[in-house]
Amino acid sequence: MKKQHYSIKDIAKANGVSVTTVSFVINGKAKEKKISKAVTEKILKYITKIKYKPNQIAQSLRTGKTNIIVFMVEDIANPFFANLARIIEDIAYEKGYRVLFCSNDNNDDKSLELINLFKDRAVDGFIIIPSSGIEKKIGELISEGVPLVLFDRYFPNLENNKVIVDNKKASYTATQHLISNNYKNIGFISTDVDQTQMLDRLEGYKNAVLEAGLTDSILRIPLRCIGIGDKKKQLETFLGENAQLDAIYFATNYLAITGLIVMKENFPSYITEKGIIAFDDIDLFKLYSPTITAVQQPLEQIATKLMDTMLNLLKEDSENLVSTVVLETELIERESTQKRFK
Amino acid sequence: MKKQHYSIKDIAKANGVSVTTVSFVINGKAKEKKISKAVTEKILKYITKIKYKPNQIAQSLRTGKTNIIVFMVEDIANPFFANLARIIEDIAYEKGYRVLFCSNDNNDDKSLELINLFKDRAVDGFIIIPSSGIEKKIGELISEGVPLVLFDRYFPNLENNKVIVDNKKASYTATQHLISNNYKNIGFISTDVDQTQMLDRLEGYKNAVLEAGLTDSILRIPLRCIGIGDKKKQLETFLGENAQLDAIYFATNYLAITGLIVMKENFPSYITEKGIIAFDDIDLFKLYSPTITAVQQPLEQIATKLMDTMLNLLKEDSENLVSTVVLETELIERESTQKRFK
DNA sequence: GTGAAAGCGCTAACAC
DNA sequence: GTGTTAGCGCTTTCAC
Repeated sequence: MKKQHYSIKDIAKANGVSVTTVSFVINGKAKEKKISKAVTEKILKYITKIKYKPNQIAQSLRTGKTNIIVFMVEDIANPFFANLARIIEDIAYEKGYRVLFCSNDNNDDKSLELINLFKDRAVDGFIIIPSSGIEKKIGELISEGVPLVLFDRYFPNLENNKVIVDNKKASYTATQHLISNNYKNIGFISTDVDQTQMLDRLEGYKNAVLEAGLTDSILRIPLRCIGIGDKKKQLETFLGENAQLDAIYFATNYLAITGLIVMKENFPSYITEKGIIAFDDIDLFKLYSPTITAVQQPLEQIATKLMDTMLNLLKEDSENLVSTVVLETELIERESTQKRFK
Repeated sequence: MKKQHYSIKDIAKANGVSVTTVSFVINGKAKEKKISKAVTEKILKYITKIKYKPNQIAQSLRTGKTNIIVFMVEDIANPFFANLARIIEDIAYEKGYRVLFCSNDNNDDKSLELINLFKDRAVDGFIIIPSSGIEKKIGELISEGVPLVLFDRYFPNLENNKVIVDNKKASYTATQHLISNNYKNIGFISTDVDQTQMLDRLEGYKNAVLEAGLTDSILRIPLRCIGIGDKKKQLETFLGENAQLDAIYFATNYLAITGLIVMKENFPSYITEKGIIAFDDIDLFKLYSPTITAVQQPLEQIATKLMDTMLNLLKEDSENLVSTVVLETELIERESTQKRFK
């Protein structure tokens, strides 16, 4: 087996030409540099024969480009992010880019460490779902001209490329759906992070509830409740103390999952008695009994827009436009929010 | 903002020494190379002051090491793989390695393309869940000495590092559990790939069923049934034609999910009437009603063993041991396989 | 039309 | 103890 790696020098030597000539041919500049047809073809033939593959590390060192994009999410094990990652992966590979995924746990230190790490590796661009305390670092990246797209949440004081969904509207619509199905005591369960996506979901909920002359009931679980145990306890207390609620709106898929567990364990009757709605649509919600109404984010569109934006930033002659793409969500109505009569 | 990237040369110049000296100090070889304490400290201080970060690309070009490990799974959107990926990511980062995830869709062409791609990028090692037709390529990697660990399935004719679970035993135990709970007509739903993990699960099932004097009923869905629609149709037909079954054993989590969908749509009574068991434990199974009995693979252990093996291969002085780690699974008994009386 | 050579940033053998 | 220098594989300017 000839496992040997050929270099451009080997090719040059074998064909009695210089490395320059070979390089020009390889990079499709034969015409432009007026390399003769004969030489061009000879080299091309040789290259395919030995299955020459350029050393990308050397290429990167020379050009400063790595063809690697970092996609930093909260947690790659969260189905929402995993599904998104999958689509992004496919688009990127097709365009000749590789994707490095990493999870920041919505933790600032980890985020900063990862960003620095990848800057040293000279990755070409960052798609980031930022934790709340890294505004300064993001600002630095922007002013350094690093190709960067934020997703899911953003920093209102920063001007940069981002793809988001209309959380306020989505949340308003979801809440209205409950209201129009006769739910009158709607609880909202979220986390206490001050990130745009969460604040918008909260605001959408509040607007709908208050407009309808109803009372809001809000639980914002402290993010520092790290263990799932803590979260469960908080949910248990809230649900126990708010038996008057006739519907519960979970602001994320994992809160909904935890909520369903807590209900199953402590208040089994709630699952059928109360309206349930969740942000993010995952397999579970389609299969659960009752099936769970959910706000579906357009994964394909999100991935496409993210990569469009990124690829645009990566183009040599990219104009320095700053774009904000706002996508619409869809409310998938299921059994858990059926019309209520009473 | 001094966004400038300092190079080793800058440091040398600023301190009136040569790059060698700087390099030695940076790489902790000051003592070994007998650099004076004064110089060492001066350089060290300067380095921290300017926050020097070595250019990893140049380092890679020089050393041939990239500190990148590829983790190739079937589909990163599958929760089993996503969860595993998450743990591997954490371990790798801690050890100074980055992980490139990629999905091969259990497709040979895609697998080969990805492997070649990453070989050109000179990644340090591969953790691969191989599709069935890439035995030759895997053999090549092995004989080239590329650090490689297979997981989940393997090629019996190849000697190489691998981490697997005892699928046969797991499957036997799962089937026995059904039998001892009085199920007498157990159907087995799998795919038609000839991969070890699937064959072992099938064999474990068969052994248990035949030992008990029962009849086997097996559906092996052709892998070429790409669309979920095709799979559903096959399942629908099988379930419809085999109404006598009193239990169904799904050989993977996604088959179980599809199965649950089909049942919900076409045979809603099956869900409570028939015993249901699945390979791989995912959130859904804990939450479903009834909760679904599942074979749980030890994710933490798997990830740890995979990375142990990999890190061992990556060590300079690694002995060329070939290890096969076989891990045990655990049957999580839930409502879907409760004892049956009839 | 083609080649020589500089240089990307780093490591390490060798020289002094 | 410290410096000089070759070279990893590639791109590209400049020279002929």
